[in-house]
Amino acid sequence: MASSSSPKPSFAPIKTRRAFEVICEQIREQLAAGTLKAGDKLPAERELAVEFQVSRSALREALRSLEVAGIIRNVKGAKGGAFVQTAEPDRIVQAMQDYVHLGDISLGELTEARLALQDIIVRLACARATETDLAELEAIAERTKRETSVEARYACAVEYYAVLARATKNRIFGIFVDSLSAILHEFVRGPDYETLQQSLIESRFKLVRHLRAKDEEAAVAEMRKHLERVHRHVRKNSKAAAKG
Amino acid sequence: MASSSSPKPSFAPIKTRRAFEVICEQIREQLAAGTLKAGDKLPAERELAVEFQVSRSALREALRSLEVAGIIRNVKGAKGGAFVQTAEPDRIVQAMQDYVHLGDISLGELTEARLALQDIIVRLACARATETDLAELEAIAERTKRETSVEARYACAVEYYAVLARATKNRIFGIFVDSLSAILHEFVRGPDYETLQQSLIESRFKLVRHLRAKDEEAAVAEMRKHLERVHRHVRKNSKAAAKG
DNA sequence: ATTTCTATAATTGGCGGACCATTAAGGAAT
DNA sequence: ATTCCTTAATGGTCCGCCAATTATAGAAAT
Repeated sequence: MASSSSPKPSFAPIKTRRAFEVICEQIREQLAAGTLKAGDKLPAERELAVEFQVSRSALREALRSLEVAGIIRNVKGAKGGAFVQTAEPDRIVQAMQDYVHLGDISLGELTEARLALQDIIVRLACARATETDLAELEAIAERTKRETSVEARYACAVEYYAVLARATKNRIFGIFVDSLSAILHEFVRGPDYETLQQSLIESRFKLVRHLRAKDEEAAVAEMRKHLERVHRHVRKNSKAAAKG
Repeated sequence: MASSSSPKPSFAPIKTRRAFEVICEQIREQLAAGTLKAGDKLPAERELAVEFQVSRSALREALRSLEVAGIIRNVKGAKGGAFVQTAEPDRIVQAMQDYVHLGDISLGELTEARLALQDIIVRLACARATETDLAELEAIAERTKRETSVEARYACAVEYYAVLARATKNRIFGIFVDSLSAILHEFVRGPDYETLQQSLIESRFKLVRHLRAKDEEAAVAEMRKHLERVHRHVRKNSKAAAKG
């Protein structure tokens, strides 16, 4: 930003890249290029260390990084090794959770984003949900009724949202929803949550009926009403537990 | 699933958790609890190793994991150490990129999600963008005109989207947009991209005019038209380079 | 011949120590 | 006051070792 008139020194790129970074980079490249695919097994740590001409420690840090990033899985024992993982959105969720914990995101932003997101999802699901999807949603709602613990019912709710997102046939939305669910979970507390849960179940059935009837606007309205109740509760209870 | 009648064995929690995982967990806990805040400095590696009663290697793997997760930053030298980072969405973007590279997500899903997302963003920005935001958008569009290289103009486009997302006053959308931008960047290739870029600039000015006039529907329509042109190009060029 | 047990080898997980490179701070020389 | 050198702190890397775990092959029992 400063001194855009100066002739751009651009000395900078000294940047002593660390060994493990280079290794990660190379492996990621092979991944993007398709040389490495899910299920492939990387050579043993000691072999890789020789190949990359680094110590085993450095290589281990690289593997650890990739494991934490969800790219590989390190399995111990004979026939063990580093296996390229199939894609799982868990790490994205984790990253988002970390981001929120580092304190930049407010509850209001989370709920607003969720509301907007579910709008899209409901509309898409309305257009694309198969009968299988709808039946699954109903089954989950039914199961929620039978569950006894608060936690179990909450798990059902998360699953309901996940299945709904899957009904859009677009996995991106599933990732977003999972992330927001995981983060908002931390706020779901309070004594009156149990009674709220009960009254939310009916709303889930209503939503399925609207979806089956392909009544997009009614479905969206139902979802909004539903979420606004949940968020009102969340906001109230987080205010009580607020640190600020 | 099997034998739900049996009295819940619950032997399970053997699970030899690895040393570095336990360490990461504890530090993450302190982070969520607020005991650790951005800017704080963790003790030196050697001290921490003693405190956690693990070897320095194991501790280093934990720190490395946290660094890769974007939670801390390791700085070398005297007065160096592990510093808790301020929140940055880079890691989320990285995680999403990894997820896509692992092969689960199609281009169609990406573009559809982007389209839907920009719909929301434009609507929110229309309601909330300040004159400062709008001026910044115009400045970026102006700058795009003056840039000569394809890459530089693309960088301007990314920035334009980022500022637009910021105008919603909700950082969640910024993260989503950044992620999709980074991923879609890989597909932006082809000889006719340069001419496309030129014609896109006008669209950006139009969008700002609609936003300033608070004409939500016109703004959304402009953005859709804009993105659909881009995506048509991307799809055409990725088809040529498809591996399947 | 088949099953079961056992020993072995391969492999990652973890540990401890040593040395190097980089950085900041303070003191010495100018 | 400025510059240069020394020193200490710290992360980065490397090496060697042992422990834990698991597939596999071979031995033993049926």
